[in-house]
Amino acid sequence: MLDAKFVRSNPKAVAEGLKKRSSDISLDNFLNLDEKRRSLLNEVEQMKNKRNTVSEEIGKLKKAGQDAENMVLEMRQVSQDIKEMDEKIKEIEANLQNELLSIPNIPHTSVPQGTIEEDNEEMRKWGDIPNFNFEAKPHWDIGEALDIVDFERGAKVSGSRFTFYKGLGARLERALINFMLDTHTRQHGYTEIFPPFIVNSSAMTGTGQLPKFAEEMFKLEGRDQYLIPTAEVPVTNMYREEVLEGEKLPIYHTAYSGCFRAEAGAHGRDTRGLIRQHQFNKIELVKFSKPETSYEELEKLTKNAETILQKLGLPYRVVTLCGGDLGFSAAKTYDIEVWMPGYGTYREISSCSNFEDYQARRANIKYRESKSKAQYVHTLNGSGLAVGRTLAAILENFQQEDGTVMVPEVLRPYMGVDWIG
RNA sequence: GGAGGGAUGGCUGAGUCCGGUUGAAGGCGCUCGACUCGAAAUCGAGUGAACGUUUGCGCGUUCCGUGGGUUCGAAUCCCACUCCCUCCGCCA
Repeated sequence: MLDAKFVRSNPKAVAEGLKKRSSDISLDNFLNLDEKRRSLLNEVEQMKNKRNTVSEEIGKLKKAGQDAENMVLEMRQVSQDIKEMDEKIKEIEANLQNELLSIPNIPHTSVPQGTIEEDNEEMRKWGDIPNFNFEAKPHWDIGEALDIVDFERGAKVSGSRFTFYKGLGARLERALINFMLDTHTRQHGYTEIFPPFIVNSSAMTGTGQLPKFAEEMFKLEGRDQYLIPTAEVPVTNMYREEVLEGEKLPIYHTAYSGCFRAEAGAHGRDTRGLIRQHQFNKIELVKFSKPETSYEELEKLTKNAETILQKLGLPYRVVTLCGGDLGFSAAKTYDIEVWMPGYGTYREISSCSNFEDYQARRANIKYRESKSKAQYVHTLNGSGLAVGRTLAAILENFQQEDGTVMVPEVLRPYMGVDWIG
């Protein structure tokens, strides 16, 4: 969330940021409520001041054995008035908070102008797009033919967008998880975290999923708990309500987790294959950094994710999301898109974002430099990578005419085989 | 699931029975100063956050797990909830 004081004193800058996002949110309501809150606050604080001083006086009088009945009667009324006023303010503050939580982050100046995916700016490409002398098949056909994924039984047992992985398919999924975690921990300096897959609503609010995107998540019935849509939520919220020591920054965490998404509003999109599932595996990269280095950290984090694709030999490109395509909490995002021969296009496989202090303010994560006052950290995260989509990309990019699939060299120690099929 | 104990500032830990300068003793840590060639030890001073207000110094309000209640006044009394610990039962 944005700083209320900043919004109050820079409404123009905020409005411009919203415009860059093509957001239709208006600040008027916020500004009005804010004004109202401050004037009421002023009033009630004066009343409280009076109550405090007079109550102290009453205490003294009573101790001295004197009568204070008049004052008591007067304060009884004052207290009553304060109570009513407090209730009013509380209501306004709740609305104000809601308003503030619904305002998205302001895009960084380097974020390209634009409203749709096509306005994203391509930064770089890596790898050669495979040139098949046969017609490339989509991964679901390859996987089903090899009997390593089973969509039908997934649907029978759980519902649409659930899949069984089987045999070498299951092993490949597990190999990818281990390979990614090993690379990030051993070569990129991340500390491995194994987080809870269920979090409470405060955590969801901290990273920005709530209150706006409640319908995107699976909620546990009768409980204030949700299945996580990404490890970003538990790992970022690990340090919620904490003040970190400045010299511990930057903190690098990587985490495997299952991810659960309701995919409301995605009916008909990517109905086949592994691209859009209600449950999928992901390796997440999360960083906590000082404000002055967070954009360097974003570059490094994105490179760390790219390294996985390079080691696997999967062609990809990196794009900077335009204002209109930017996620709610992000100030800047690079998407990494892997080449999918079955689709004949690049598909998102990682999203690397700097949230600046937007999540930190919501989650109240600060750091303190030796002497100075505590201030908000910057949080960053990115997929490193989405495992199911990586598996799909491997099937499509390394498919052979005879229907077999070559196992990328770096995965062979994990797989124990060179070929699938 | 049953029985009991607990939650206070960066940490530790009093205060809670008997409500009144207690934002909260003492200790540790930290910062500044003195001493010292320097350091340790010692001594002195200081040391929370949020919000509001103010050009600034400052001032005010709120905060003792969370939310309500009683009262002129609550860390202290009452109610509900959450989390943690110990023992028993059950269980991967």
